[in-house]
Amino acid sequence: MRRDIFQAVADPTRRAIIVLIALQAMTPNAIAEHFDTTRQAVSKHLRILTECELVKQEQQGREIYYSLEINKMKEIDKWLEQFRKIWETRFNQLDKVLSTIKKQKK
Amino acid sequence: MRRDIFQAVADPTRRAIIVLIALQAMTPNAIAEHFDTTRQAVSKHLRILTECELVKQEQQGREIYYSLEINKMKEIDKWLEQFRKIWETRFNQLDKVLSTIKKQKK
DNA sequence: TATATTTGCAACCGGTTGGTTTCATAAACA
DNA sequence: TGTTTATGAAACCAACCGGTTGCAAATATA
Repeated sequence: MRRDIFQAVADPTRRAIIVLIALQAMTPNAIAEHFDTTRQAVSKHLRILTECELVKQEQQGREIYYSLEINKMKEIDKWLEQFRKIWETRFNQLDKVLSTIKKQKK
Repeated sequence: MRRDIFQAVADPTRRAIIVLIALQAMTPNAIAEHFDTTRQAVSKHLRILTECELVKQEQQGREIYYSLEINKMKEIDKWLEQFRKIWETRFNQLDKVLSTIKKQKK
């Protein structure tokens, strides 16, 4: 069972759930109302999100509130870091080219 | 056929390919040498990456050089933007709490 | 021209995925 | 206590995924 954050985020429904609970905790029932699937399917998604620690639960009576572990999202950001370096360099190089053209026009 | 950048990046081999060709273009054969799979499997991954425009090809005789479409990677960054806002806010709030504690100590 | 090299594509296969229906459990409430 | 409500887990299923082998096409080379 491969279960990492990238695989978790690959599913569009799971991405929508993540966005939904990013700002406020919600129960599975409340979450399911936002989608065109059964509550059980949402429950499965929540299990996957919980397994890779993207989501935390808080029991409140018979209700369970799910909310986003925002810090875990930084792992994606961390992986992107290496590419951010590249595209910033590329941008600077483009900048150089543009200023060279500008100089030549003068 | 669901084919978006998040699904493309979900597979660890594809992520490794992306990193590999981020800085220099490579042929499928050269890429395959870095992995414990057949050239055809790599070819399949390259097809998926091409389909969601994460990768571009450049034919050179009978060889095809694949390189990363670095700009496409920004789409992930764009999606992360909304969470970045949240975790920066949380950090600032934590900062406030810390400075409050500091003041109380005084 | 005959042969070797580089590549993509089709067919197949076992495991995974995302969904459903059904059921069990625990808390709230009449 | 019996019923309703909220939830997770199990069993099942069709579709998909990542891998393989085999083959065809195009280019380079003898």
